[in-house]
Amino acid sequence: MFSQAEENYLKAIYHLESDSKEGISTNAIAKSLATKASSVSDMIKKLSDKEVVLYKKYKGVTLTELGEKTATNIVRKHRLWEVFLVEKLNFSWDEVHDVAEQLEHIKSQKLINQLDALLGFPTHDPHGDPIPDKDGFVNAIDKSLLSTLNVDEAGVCVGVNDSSSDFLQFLDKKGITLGKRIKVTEKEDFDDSLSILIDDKKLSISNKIANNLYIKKS
Amino acid sequence: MFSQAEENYLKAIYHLESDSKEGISTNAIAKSLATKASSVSDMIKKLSDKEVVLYKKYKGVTLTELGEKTATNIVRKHRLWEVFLVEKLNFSWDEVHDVAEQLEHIKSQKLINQLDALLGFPTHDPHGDPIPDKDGFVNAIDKSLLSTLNVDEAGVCVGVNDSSSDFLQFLDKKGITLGKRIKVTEKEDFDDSLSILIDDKKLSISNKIANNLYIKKS
DNA sequence: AATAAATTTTAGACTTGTCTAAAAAACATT
DNA sequence: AATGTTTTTTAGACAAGTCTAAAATTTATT
Ligand SMILES: [Mn+2]
Ligand SMILES: [Mn+2]
Ligand SMILES: [Mn+2]
Ligand SMILES: [Mn+2]
Repeated sequence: MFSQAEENYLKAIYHLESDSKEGISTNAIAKSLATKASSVSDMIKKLSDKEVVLYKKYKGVTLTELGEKTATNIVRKHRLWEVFLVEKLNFSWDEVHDVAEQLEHIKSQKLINQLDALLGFPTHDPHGDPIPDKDGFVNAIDKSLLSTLNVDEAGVCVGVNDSSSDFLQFLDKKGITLGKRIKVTEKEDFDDSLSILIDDKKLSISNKIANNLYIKKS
Repeated sequence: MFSQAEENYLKAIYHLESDSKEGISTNAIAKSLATKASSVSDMIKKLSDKEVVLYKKYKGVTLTELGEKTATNIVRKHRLWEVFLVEKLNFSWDEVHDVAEQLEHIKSQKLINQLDALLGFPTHDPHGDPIPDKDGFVNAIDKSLLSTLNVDEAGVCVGVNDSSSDFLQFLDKKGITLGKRIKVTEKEDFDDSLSILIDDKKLSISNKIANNLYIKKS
């Protein structure tokens, strides 16, 4: 059994591993958990003793198989709860994160499996992220950042790279939601901003936005 | 904001106050939380500093208005989650307690109000205990322990005094569930055991059982 | 290769919540 | 009222998790 703090570290390492390939640095973990590098060093030793991470001093950490399984399960819980909040309790996609951050630590296998069933075994959370199944299998779909599309390419909006309230509310305001079809009509070399077509309306999109929106090309 | 430990103490004191009238003793709290009297003494000081309990050394403790409001809200959350687990996730009444014990500490006002709505604003939890409303109002119904009924008196089973798995499973086995009509047909002076009629079947009930079943006379 | 800069680890301290053992106070009994 | 018993509080210790400051190590730059 892992403490809430330990679970949060495992989850952070899991997410960092998914976009880096190398051993995860103490500093990267500290940044992602808004804590200090010294605290991370301490915790890493405990996690290493518990055999959920591999650790060599100064060399960063990687999850063991057990660590990855544990982290995947926390992510599964987080995302299922997010679906629950949106589908059953009328939360909007920008309100769910902090609550799911708490709910993901509730310990009950039956609870999470029944919740999964209640929700109809969803495959993706409200932000388009895949929900690992009971056995930890993740069905990642093939998606591209909007910023990588060329002029005249198009696709469906399937996810966000940044789940902050600010960004999500901005998308709401612009009418950009998951499932919407987006076509790139112009690309500005100067600042990498885009002109896109959505709902037959023309929108101007900064590079920062385009770097945080996932599109499934079609 | 209160820590999980603080919330558990407040809830324990709240429940102890509901059947005692006097200041709650350190020992009583220790027993109900399965901890040591010295730990309770320590925590009581912290709660007193936070003005949720009134405390005079050696004289026991009582909740302040703020303490009672806080405790009531935790109880509300606990019981709403229990209803959720039974109604939406197919838990049985003897499985919900430990999970609700965790869920009651999740912090989100919106979550609990929306959950209340999803469940149709239930007034009682799966064990027959009343659910405080948003403003902390508790609608206690008038109920009596089965052991206090006289021969030939009857009523409907509306609650349990002991929510342990063992007791609830025993009731299931005997076919005793909330809503069932029970009539006392005999009372044994020797051991205070009862003969009751339920679903037109005759059952023998020990005093210990009769002391943990609530009946609404009718 | 030597030095400077950045990263990581260690040392020591603090908070929360718990425990055991001992002291103090309250309660019971003669 | 004095004595013994029970309850409650205090004192001191410990584990988890965090922090700051300093030391060790690695990485970058001349
Ligand atoms: Mn978390
Ligand atoms: Mn999400
Ligand atoms: Mn609890
Ligand atoms: Mn209950």
